Amino acid sequence: MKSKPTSFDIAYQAGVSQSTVSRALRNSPLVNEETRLKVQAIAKKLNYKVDKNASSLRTQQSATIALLLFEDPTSDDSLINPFFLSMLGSITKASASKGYDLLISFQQMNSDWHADFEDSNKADGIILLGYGDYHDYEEKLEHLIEQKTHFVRWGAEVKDLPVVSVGCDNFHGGYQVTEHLIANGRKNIAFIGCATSHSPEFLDRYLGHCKAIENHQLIVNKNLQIEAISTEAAGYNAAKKLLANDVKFDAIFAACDLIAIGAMRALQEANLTIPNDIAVAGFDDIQIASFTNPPLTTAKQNTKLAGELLVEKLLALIHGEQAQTQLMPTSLVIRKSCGS
Amino acid sequence: MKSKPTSFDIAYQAGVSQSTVSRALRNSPLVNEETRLKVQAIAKKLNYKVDKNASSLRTQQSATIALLLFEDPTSDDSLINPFFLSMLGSITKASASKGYDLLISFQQMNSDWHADFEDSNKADGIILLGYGDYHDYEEKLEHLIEQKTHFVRWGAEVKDLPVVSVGCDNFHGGYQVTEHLIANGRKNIAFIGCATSHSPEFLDRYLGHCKAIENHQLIVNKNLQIEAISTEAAGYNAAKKLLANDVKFDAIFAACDLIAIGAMRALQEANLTIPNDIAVAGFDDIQIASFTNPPLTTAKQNTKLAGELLVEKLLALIHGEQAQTQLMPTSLVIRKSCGS
DNA sequence: CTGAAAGCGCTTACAG
DNA sequence: CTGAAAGCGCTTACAG
Repeated sequence: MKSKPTSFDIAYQAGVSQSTVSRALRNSPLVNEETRLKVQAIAKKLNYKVDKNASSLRTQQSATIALLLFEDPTSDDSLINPFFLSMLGSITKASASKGYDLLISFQQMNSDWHADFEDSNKADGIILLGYGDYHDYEEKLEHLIEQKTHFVRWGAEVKDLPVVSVGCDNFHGGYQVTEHLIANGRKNIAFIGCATSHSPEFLDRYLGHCKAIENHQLIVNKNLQIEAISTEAAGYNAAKKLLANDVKFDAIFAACDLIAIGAMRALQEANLTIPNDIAVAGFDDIQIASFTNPPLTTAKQNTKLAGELLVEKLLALIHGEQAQTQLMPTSLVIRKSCGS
Repeated sequence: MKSKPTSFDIAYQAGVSQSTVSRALRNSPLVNEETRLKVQAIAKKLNYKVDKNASSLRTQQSATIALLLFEDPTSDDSLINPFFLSMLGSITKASASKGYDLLISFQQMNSDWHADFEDSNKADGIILLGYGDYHDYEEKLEHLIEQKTHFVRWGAEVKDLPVVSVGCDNFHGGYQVTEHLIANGRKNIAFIGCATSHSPEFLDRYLGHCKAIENHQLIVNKNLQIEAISTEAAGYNAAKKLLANDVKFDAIFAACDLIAIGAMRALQEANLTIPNDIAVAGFDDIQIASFTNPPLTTAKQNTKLAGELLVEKLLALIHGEQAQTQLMPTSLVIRKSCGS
């Protein structure tokens, strides 16, 4: 098995120096057109590829982005929230279109990651995606900032730290959903999902929800908010708890679609019909949302745009430019789970 | 912004040579215990990370695997079949557990990829995953073999080429599904999905299906096989065509879950009830399969095991060992779409 | 057990 | 427009 050709092999065949080969392959204007074509032809014939490690070592740039996806350690280890899978698809495409390779890694939020991707020059920057307790997460952010790592993240705006985020306008999204439920005649709307600083995105959705209630002269009932992490199982358990609590409610706003799906299961097991007895709305618009029974009304997050923005902003940072946190609007996708 | 520390910085602080630092960090038995601990402590203090490019260049190994996911160019560009997303998750975890980084790339099957991942030393080997016309794909396989690239692939066994595949026993899976439909009293079972060498996995499922029919003294009706690629839209269109054809059928075996979901939509639009009028079965057991209405009976492919096997076999190849093609059993997941 | 040295395959400043 | 040379940051054979 003969070894891979190097630029010296090409230089030899082309009768030029190795420096010229390197220039020719990089389309340097310094090189004669004719020489360039000859070199490139030979490179193609030999199936030559520039050695990534050598070129990255020399230039100190890897043309690679690392995507770190955190998972909640409490969730089932085999299931990734489809919402993040969709983000992953979009980020992959966006980075490829910019000529960057994508390294991916899944990590437990509680693991001792030091984001060695940039430290070890594997990647020029990092995209952070995931779920889990924000308080744990914040420490890691501080560490990254301290190391002057280039990174952007998906999520709510971070107020106190110099961090570039791309996220949805969760407050307004929450407002929209609850307003829709109210417009459909619901008056006692439960909220399932963590509503504390441990989960800033969910908290914003909850605050939007509360605002909509107040703006429509209804009253926020704290007993109608039940904690849940981003899983189907958590949604199921939370809805069970809600039913056991013996507080009246005619709708559930689930902080994400997976929670909504779990809640629907619990309601149906209790022989309640959706939306007649209880309306249910979600957040995200994952693929499954179209297939639930009834199909789920939800606030859609635009993952395609999100992926593009994340990559764009990270590249700006890598190139020493400025980048701003950006919130994207959500759009309400009305299906059958909230009535008409 | 001060630059990253190198092994020379550590050597200086530890009062030893750079060679010793390198050995100490790699836990070489050649280095004195005390020296090793001192060096490692300083490395930790300085937040030193071995430069990946330098070490890969030197050793000619990248400790990285590339995952190439092909998409059918005819399918909607924003949607990746959830089945492959699930495989991706499993492969990511398996490669991380072996200490390998994972580079991912999505490619159109018709694009002119030359799998430069290994040629450019970005990766030590490649995992191929995807869908699309097998005839296009085969050329690429030949190219990879010619280049002596280390790779494994997901899919049916390749007979004529020295290729290591991991796949499901599609023939038996198809047999199981159809036998289940027959056991539920169905006699005229349509098959939706490509049943030619363009799609070997689907073809095997079809052949298993035909075998089950014959073994139960029924007759295979060629008019009940309709072509479709792996998408919801293709399933929808194929079922429409089937309905328009005016051939009698009481069940549909869809070559994958996405096709099944599309077919169910077409049936329901035609006011047919599932499973009473028409039973429907799929293949894959994607997450959505539990949520369709009615929930879909399907042949489950074990993506977790598949990912582990793919990584394991690829690493064997990289280390110069032998690896064999392996077919995994499928398991029938009985829900409501085929009756009882 | 340790150090000096070579070299992995590039890119690019310098000299012509 | 081209070439000779340096050097990116490691790992490891060689010498001691």
